[in-house]
Amino acid sequence: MQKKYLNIYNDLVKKIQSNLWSIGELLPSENELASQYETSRETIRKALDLLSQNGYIQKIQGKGSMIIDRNKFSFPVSGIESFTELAGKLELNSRTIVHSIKYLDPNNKSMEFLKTDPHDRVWNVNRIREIDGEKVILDKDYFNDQYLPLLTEEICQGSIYNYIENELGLVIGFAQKEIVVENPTDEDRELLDLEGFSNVVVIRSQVYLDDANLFQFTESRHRPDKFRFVDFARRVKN
Amino acid sequence: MQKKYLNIYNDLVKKIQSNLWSIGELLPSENELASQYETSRETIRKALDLLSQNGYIQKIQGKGSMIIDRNKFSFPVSGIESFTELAGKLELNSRTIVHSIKYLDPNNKSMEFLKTDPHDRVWNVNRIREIDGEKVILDKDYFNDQYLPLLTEEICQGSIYNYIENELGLVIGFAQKEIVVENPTDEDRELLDLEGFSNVVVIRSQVYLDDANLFQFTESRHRPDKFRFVDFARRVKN
DNA sequence: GAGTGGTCTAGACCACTCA
DNA sequence: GAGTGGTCTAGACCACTCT
Repeated sequence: MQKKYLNIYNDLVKKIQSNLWSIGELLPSENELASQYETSRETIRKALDLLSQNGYIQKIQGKGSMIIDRNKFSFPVSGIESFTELAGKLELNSRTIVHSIKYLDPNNKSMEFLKTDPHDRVWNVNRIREIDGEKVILDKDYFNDQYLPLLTEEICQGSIYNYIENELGLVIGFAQKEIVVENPTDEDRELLDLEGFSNVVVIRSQVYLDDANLFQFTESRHRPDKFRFVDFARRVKN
Repeated sequence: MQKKYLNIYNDLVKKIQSNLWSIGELLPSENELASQYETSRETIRKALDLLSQNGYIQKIQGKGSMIIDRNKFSFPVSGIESFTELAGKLELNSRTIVHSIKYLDPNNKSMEFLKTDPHDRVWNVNRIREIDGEKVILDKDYFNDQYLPLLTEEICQGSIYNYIENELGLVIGFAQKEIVVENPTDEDRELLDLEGFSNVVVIRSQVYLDDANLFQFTESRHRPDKFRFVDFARRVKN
């Protein structure tokens, strides 16, 4: 950690989370923060932009930076987040069952678009998420093995993202996500405790690395009563 | 339009949309853009940050700014978007039926949190969205009448957002949104063509103005087969 | 009018990629 | 090593809010 604006951002997040300022209060002005942190105003502004993007403050011209209530819908899951991050945050009584880890049948052309090279193979990992003893989420992940050469049950048991980012040093750049409601497949009925629910919520994502290469395709199939998506959106300035 | 970086952003969006560069190609370097647009590099960087946030480019250190495929899931609906914006974009054969416009019963305390002042009243607008002749979405909106004193059937028939932003000059700051799946209410069954679907997808949002005041609460209730949410997420830099 | 955030500049140095 | 984006600075002027 040597980036000043990130240090300042993290420091301010800590202070906000410790309720140093209450909701509706104004942060010290940018000039004041600049002298407090012994830096330039532009650097402070970068830190404040991060706070704003992440829903901690709303900047109001002529007034200041106001602390806003980030938890109106109890927790924010904006952006890219994995099941284990989520489970940890919610302190769910949860368990992951690794159902299968295999290379995709080379005759199966459905995941061709994941390959950067014709010789690449595609991992297919199916995991079942159990919450409070009920099997409610089926995660089907597909990875290009060029980026993920080794994939063990142990890695899949934990957070694959953790492994990718901390062990392999790959950095996630961006993701495109789609949420729709569908009829359960035979596989859903077999692997999940659907209990008469006639729909599943399907989240499909494509995850790209820092260098804009497509890295992963995921299908996360949820029993509808165990699905919840929370989003924080900021209107693009005009 | 006098903000340089916004002009440059809009100009670059236009160029990207006209396929001046194809996917995977690099934009001219920041220094080159700076001399092309006769401005400083920081101003170019602001324009590029906007492109990046909106999913047009991925910046790669040491290489350049790469054009990415913004339309993998056909269209991005990140952020705050209204039904009429969406319908226009998709060219849906759609119709809006204004079912009711009324002040909320003062004895109904459920929307108390919308009021900034005890004397404020709360508008309640119910609209039904018909697509291809089927009633598939029920939008229930609640507004504080301090910001929206007048609400006619004509306004509700079009885009309320349009009216708010262009006629009243209010600016939306941010929104918090929740998506869950629920059982249909009697009202859903009465007003929508549910056709045996046993679930509805409910999107609840709280919309805040530029000055961080809570302005609107919305419940948008969708028949599950007519629901789709698309999101573009960027990993927060670390 | 004093103080706030918003925009813009010109320059510096660093970290990274690629030939 | 040349060229790219990433960070940081110090200063200027503008637009806005509040009293």
